[in-house]
Amino acid sequence: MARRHLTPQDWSTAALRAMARGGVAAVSVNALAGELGTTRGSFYWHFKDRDALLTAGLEMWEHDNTTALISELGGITDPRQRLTALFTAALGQEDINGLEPAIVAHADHPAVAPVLRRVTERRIAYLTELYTDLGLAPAPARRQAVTTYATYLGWLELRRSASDLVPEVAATGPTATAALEHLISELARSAKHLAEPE
Amino acid sequence: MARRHLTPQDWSTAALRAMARGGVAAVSVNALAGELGTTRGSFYWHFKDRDALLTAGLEMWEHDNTTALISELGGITDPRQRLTALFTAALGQEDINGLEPAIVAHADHPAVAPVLRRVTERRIAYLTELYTDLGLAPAPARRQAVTTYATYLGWLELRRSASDLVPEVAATGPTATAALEHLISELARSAKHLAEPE
DNA sequence: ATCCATCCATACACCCCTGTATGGAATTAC
DNA sequence: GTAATTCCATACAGGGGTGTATGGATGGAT
Repeated sequence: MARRHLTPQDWSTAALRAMARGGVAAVSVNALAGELGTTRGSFYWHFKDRDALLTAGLEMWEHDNTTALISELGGITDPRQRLTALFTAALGQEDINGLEPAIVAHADHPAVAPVLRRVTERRIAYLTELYTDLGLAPAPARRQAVTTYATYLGWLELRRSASDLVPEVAATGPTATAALEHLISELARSAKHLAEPE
Repeated sequence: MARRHLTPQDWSTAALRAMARGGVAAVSVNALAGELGTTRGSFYWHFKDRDALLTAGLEMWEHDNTTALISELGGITDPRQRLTALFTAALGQEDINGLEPAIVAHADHPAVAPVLRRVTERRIAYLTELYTDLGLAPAPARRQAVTTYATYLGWLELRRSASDLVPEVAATGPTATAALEHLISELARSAKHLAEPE
């Protein structure tokens, strides 16, 4: 603690946290400065303007949640294990709760659109490849990838909006762990079914 | 056209449209007045303040998208048909594109929280009941309901953020129809599997 | 110990929003 | 056709946000 100088990263993560709570509109330099215990003078030293902060934050999100994650999974050769590891990482513990739904909710925003586009495209492509490795033909693999990705997004959305009402989707706890394991095994079973129709 | 007097409903639907685009913050009396071709004077005649508009809009959404929908499906006795009809209605054509993700993104907002809570609870309960009718035991029925609902939410989220990139999730078109049919049949198959494990 | 670059605080002008007050137009009742 | 009611336009005060300008701390090099 008590690092005297704030870094652009500090502002970026604060921006993402604010965004997770109240959307793009909640990312106000005023509010963030208060939260970080500083003033707007600091901000305008590190960033050109508010838009630059949004972009920086979103690109940080893109890297941490997609680029870095995918490269980490590169080492795992068995596609089944890769799927498990992917979902465990993606759904197991979130860095900032509710960020993803907030980003999607502002899909049209000029700072959001390009990043979100890249992320969505890349993730679905990766999932499609994964299902292909599991033995699915291109078309079913793509369909399954889209469905799986939708389930992932909705899971996060449920967690954000009703994690008390639906404890299954919480980030931690025994109920959540059991539900997550069940979900992953069902996804694997589904893939097997689609690869080898009886 | 050219109805000289605006109704509260006009304002409510305009509010929901704005919310779908830019979240709660985009619901500005100023902007809506311009969009409706009137001034703020009209608004403050029909509504006490901005919060009243938010609440009215959200309650309209609650009724149209949950209460009315569920009661419409009451007539269908066969649970399999009911599931098909439910998903066809829920995913087939959206009244306001991207509204649902926007609402979830502001789950903490005082005007949003209670409505969203009721809607989520009711929908998951309805789905659980449906899966029970399909022959699942209470616990698996609940699990499947949560997963199915997550897929639904994510599907809408994908549609909002990347309907061009992922044509499968679009509201209309041949690709979308095929993908929707496939999704529904997979859900039914999954339910059957869970009801009668081999 | 001092200088220089880095970093932050404060003050200002400007814009957009909300909510209220009040006057005016449109519609209906009669 | 006029009066009353319903509905809308305009003007104002207040608050909060952005971005800029400028002066003051602070920390590292020497």
